[in-house]
Amino acid sequence: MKIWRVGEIAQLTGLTVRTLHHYDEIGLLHPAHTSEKGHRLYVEDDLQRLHHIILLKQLGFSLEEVKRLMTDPAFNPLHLLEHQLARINEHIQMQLDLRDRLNDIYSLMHRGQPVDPSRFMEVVQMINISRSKHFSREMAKNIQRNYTSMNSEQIREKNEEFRRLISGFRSEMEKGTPEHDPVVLDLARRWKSCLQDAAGDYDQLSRSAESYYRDHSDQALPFGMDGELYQFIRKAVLKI
Amino acid sequence: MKIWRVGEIAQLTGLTVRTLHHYDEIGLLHPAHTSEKGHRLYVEDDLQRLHHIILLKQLGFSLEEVKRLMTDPAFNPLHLLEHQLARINEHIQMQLDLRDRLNDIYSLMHRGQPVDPSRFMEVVQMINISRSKHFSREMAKNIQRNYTSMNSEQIREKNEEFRRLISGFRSEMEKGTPEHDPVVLDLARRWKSCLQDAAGDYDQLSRSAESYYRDHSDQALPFGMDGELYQFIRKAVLKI
DNA sequence: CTTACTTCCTAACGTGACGTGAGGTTCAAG
DNA sequence: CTTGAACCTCACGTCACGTTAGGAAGTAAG
Repeated sequence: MKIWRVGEIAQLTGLTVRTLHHYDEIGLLHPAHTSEKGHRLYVEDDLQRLHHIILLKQLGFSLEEVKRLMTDPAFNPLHLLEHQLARINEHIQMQLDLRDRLNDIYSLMHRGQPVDPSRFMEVVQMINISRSKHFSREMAKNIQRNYTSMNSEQIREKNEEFRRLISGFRSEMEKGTPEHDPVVLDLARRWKSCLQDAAGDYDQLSRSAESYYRDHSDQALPFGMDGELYQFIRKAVLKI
Repeated sequence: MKIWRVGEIAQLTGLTVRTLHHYDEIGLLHPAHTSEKGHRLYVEDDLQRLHHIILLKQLGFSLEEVKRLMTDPAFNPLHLLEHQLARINEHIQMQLDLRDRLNDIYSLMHRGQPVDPSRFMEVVQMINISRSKHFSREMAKNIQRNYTSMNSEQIREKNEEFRRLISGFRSEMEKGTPEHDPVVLDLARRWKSCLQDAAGDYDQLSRSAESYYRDHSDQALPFGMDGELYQFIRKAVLKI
């Protein structure tokens, strides 16, 4: 009957001694024997059990789940498998989506102007909005293409115009100016052409934007936009 | 100049108050002002910064990385992006592989005999070995097909035979019996036919197995197999 | 002004799966 | 008998917060 000490088990399995201590602590694997001086002594069965633990861990189960799987005979592995598959599929979807976004950002940054922090945040913001579920693939591509075609001076100018328009709308809205007022209509015309420049198709963009703002109506949005203000702008644009 | 309290910020951003406390603690976002009684008071700029933090977090960066990205102007976002892409790609690969294995296990269990724990571990073990890099896709499919075609009685029998053979080889090896001894040659013949049953093509299987045992030569393997014993068996089989 | 309710504060522990010491004991070899 | 390796038990650190606990401040109504 061969007996192993903790360091040998560690070598055989590729785990660390600390890990084996941990498994002992949480009751996942108590060695069969303990020497009178407290040294852990493992036997064949322990090693086998440990291999099973390692396999299950590699499948992504938590130590708690591994424990239940191995000790509770009534525990249903099939159910756990389904659960795990669902978890992992969802996870994979998120990771793939994330990768796409990172890739977009990377390629926009890479062939763009020198890396300055504020521009980086702009790109990140743009990608995150255009990649949200409210915008179609085509629209996202459009926006990105237009963005890349501009140099930093043009982008700065565009952002300024955007900011001006929004604060213009906001002050009129707070003054109570009606949407059909010439001042507001002028803002609306500039607004529409500004967005048309940026995204190509205003109507489609506005549908996407509306859905976006509906989803985020209670949140503060970039440039000081919010749901209420967007409604004001929308009505004004319809009056043109 | 609008000022927000911590609860309002939480609502606007969808974070919790505790999270904002945390960001304050670690110096990621100190609110612009603090009331004389210690209440946190945020201004527009803080909100903007917070939005940036949220975006970067969604891209999978740690709070530490976010902090560096936002405060250290010399910090290179491109480099970090590359790093992050590499990380995520690796991660995705692992997850996809894991999903495949889980799916294999699931379908084997699902259409198999009633779920008993020891059989579950067998399946897991089998899938994990056959899916390791040493085995070809085709070989893995072979092994799995053969496995599903057996009922639990046959599987038990097979495992027993396997165990008997291995312990037979081991005792001969430890006695110092040479590989060309008739007793060993008989074991070798049974060994070969046993594996041929299980995997179809013995030569291909043995190449895979050899590569597998080379990789795990210093580890204890299922059924009490190890690298040294495998070499003994291999030589014996060649003598047939 | 009191009461009651909400929001805010700090402080401290918990999560998961260990890593990383500190400080001391035991084992195996020379 | 002495060394050095391996072992032991605490116990704190990781990461991004969640979750009480206990109390102070702010706000609205009576």
